[in-house]
Amino acid sequence: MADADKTRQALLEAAYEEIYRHGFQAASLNTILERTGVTKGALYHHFGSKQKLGYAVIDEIISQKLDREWLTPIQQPGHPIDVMIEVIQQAGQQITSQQIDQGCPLNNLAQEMSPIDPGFRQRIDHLYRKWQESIEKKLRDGQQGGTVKPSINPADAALFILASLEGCMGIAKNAQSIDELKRCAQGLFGYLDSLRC
Amino acid sequence: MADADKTRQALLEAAYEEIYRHGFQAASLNTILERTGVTKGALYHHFGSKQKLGYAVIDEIISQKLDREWLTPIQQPGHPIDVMIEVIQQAGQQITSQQIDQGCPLNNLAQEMSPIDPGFRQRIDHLYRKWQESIEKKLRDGQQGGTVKPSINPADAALFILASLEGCMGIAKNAQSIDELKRCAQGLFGYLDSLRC
DNA sequence: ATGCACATACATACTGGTTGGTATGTTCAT
DNA sequence: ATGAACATACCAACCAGTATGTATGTGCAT
Repeated sequence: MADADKTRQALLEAAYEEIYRHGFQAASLNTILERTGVTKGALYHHFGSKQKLGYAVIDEIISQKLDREWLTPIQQPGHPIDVMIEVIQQAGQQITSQQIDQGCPLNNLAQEMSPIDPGFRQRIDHLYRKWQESIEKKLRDGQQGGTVKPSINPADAALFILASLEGCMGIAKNAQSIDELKRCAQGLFGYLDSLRC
Repeated sequence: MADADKTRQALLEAAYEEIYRHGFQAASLNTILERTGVTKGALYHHFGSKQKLGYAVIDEIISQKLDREWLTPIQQPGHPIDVMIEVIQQAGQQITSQQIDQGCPLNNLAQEMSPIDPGFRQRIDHLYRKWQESIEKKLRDGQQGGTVKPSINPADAALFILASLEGCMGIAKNAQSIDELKRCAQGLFGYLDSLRC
């Protein structure tokens, strides 16, 4: 059934948009149905509850976005620090002024849902862990290649890089300012430079 | 009317707790009324709407907490980098395992409300700006006293310090791990150390 | 090849509960 | 007696979820 898959996918994408805009709890199933033209019966056929729909959005939509926009680019060959700075700058240049004040989809869900729903928390944690490991791997490669300081702990550094990246996006989201995002990222670049050999 | 002020204050504090736990949109006025024993008439007498109640929570409760726990401690005399590390460590030690997965009240509201309510955004931005300026002032003092590198831009560095501080708390909130908070903070301390003369 | 059994993929209409907000009434101090 | 400080009762809107019905296949025995 190609139609069924199309319906499911349409629901997932509309749900992602609605959740990204309003958060999970304030996301309205009726709005998702209006946007897709799908009926409530179909939604509850494909996903058994609002919660499971939210889980699927993380597992399928956000997870793919993370792979495409961060994990894969980070693993490209080159000097680890240069590559990471490049990837972050690339992301910063592609960002629209509309996106800046909506922030990072993963972080939004993390801040809203992790204290109140273990299922969300675990799924988000899994993605954060993959993200961190991707950075960690790149740093470790750099240490072996002699381009990253051997004295640093790659796991700890990766954790801080990820945290401050999310922090920068969070601050810029509230300020609604791409300029503030770039100023903030300069601080992160300074830290990254300090990891060079 | 001492009673009226007491009622108002009780509402503010209960509202703060409820909002901290569930976010603003999911915060229930009825729950706040149950917890305080105040009636809906009284609430709508003191605050004209849920929105204005939220504004008052930022302006009065969260603003005070920020002053008490961060702005004032940062301004204490001493080596700027040492003082900041001390203040952050102090905050980290006082944190309970219950508080860690609730995160920073200000950041929670920022991520949830800034894209959808300009009134919230401006108020939160005002507090962030004060926070940043507090750090910036301390860095500038250090530059004049010869303990902080003159080459850095205090405003930019303060912005990044604030962002990565919020980032660390956000990551630790999702991981629900004080250990992860401390590992993450080590990265921030490394950055702070790099600002020394 | 045809007809019955069954499942998938929806569609429609409804329910019980909760929400923020309000209209109206009362108490009490000045 | 006038306004501040409530109290009570109510409302329309919205919410997630469900019960029921139906149309379209799909597998399989005959």
